[in-house]
Amino acid sequence: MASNEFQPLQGMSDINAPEIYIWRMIEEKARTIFNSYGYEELRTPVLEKLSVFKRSIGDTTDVVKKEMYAFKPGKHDIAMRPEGTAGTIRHLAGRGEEGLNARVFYIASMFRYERPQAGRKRQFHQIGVEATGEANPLADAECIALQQHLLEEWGLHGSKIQISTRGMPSDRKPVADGLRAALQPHLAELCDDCQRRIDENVLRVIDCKNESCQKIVDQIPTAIEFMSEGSRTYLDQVIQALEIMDIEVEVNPKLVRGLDYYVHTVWEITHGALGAQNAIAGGGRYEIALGKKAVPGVGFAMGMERVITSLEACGITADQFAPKGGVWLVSLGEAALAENMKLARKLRAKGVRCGMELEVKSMKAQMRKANRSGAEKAIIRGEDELAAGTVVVKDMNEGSQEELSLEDVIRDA
RNA sequence: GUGAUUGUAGCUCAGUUGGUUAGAGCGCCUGAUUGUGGUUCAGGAGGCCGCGGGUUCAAAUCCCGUCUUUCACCCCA
Repeated sequence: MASNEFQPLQGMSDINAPEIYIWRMIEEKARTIFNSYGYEELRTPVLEKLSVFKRSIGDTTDVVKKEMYAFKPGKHDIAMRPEGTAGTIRHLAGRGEEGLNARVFYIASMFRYERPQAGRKRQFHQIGVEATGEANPLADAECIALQQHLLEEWGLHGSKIQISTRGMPSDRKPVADGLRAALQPHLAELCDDCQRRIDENVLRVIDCKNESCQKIVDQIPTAIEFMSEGSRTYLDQVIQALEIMDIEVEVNPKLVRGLDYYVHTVWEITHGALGAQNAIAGGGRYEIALGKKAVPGVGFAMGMERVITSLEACGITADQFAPKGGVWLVSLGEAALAENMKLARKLRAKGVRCGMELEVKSMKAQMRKANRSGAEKAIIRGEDELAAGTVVVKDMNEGSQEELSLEDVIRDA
């Protein structure tokens, strides 16, 4: 382990080869699939006005209250984005009509000042989409379908989609009141945290990890039962659409998603390979008010680090995506080295993966590198070949080799 | 923020109740008769023992602080 001088900050990491290859696979496949669903890529700044996050995520949420990298370098309070939706909607709201009916995706770093643990970093990466427009259950269902499509394409098995509804804003009070009233008789049996939560955030009692609390929660009506007819119908329509598309989901009324902007459908995808933070993705319908505009939309975010952990559990690892193939040029002597520099330029111009030693070294050492590089062929040149205008081409898998003319090798590359 | 936990070679890790030149495996480099890799054999390089204090004749080892790792709570992807 290197000394601290060379370590990144707590909760942040350098991503290098070979790990980087699984990142690239994930991103490349995601871009292709997003394209097929009509999503355009959007890159927003890492920094936004603090108010952008406060107004959308909610200034009483923990994410905003205690997990943001916020500072004031000049006149304005600014913050590093803790999630992607707020900035995306800030952008779309500024695009007028067009922004109200848009589909965008992002692949970006997010920052939250928290204590790192399994599946949780201070700088982490999310792949997300946002689709703005009228609230339509089919849009929510399609969003889930897209997400499931991604997981399949990456080769991720064993994940579970759970869905619920947050209801409309007008449902909030009846739900909270209803749940409180139902819990009241059991107050003494709840854990200490829940005794506090029942007033502060009653929904958090619903997903308390404590077993005895869960027993009580199982006895009382679910949050959904306190919602209006309209909210319940909306959820039913989403579920029906998913059934039509043959997408398996589990309706879990206990699912709670904390950010303020959610309305109606919320969902979460979990995977058993993760620790306590077992969600690889979360999503939902939202309504974000910016200025005079309230932008409705639906979207999701997937935690790339968590996706990678889950993929590894499925036996999908970075080295499977490492670049290989191509050729390795072996030079015997100064003259051959110079000539091979020329040859490398020609091969690379044709897009051939091509490596070589840039100093005179023993053939043995060069062949070792050829082997390690994963090249399919070694192209060997020494005095004799230079004089004859030929090269020796060795097949690294077969071990066989033949002498060919330089022109033929370049032409067939 | 709370409670645990970790730090020794590029990587994975040994290192006895404090005691002399801190070890192994893998990897890397060199070689095994002229210009041939992956296997084998031989040799070699590479360590502020996370950092800073303290105790001691003596600290990788004990104490304190600090940073970092991992895990859980809170909360979230």
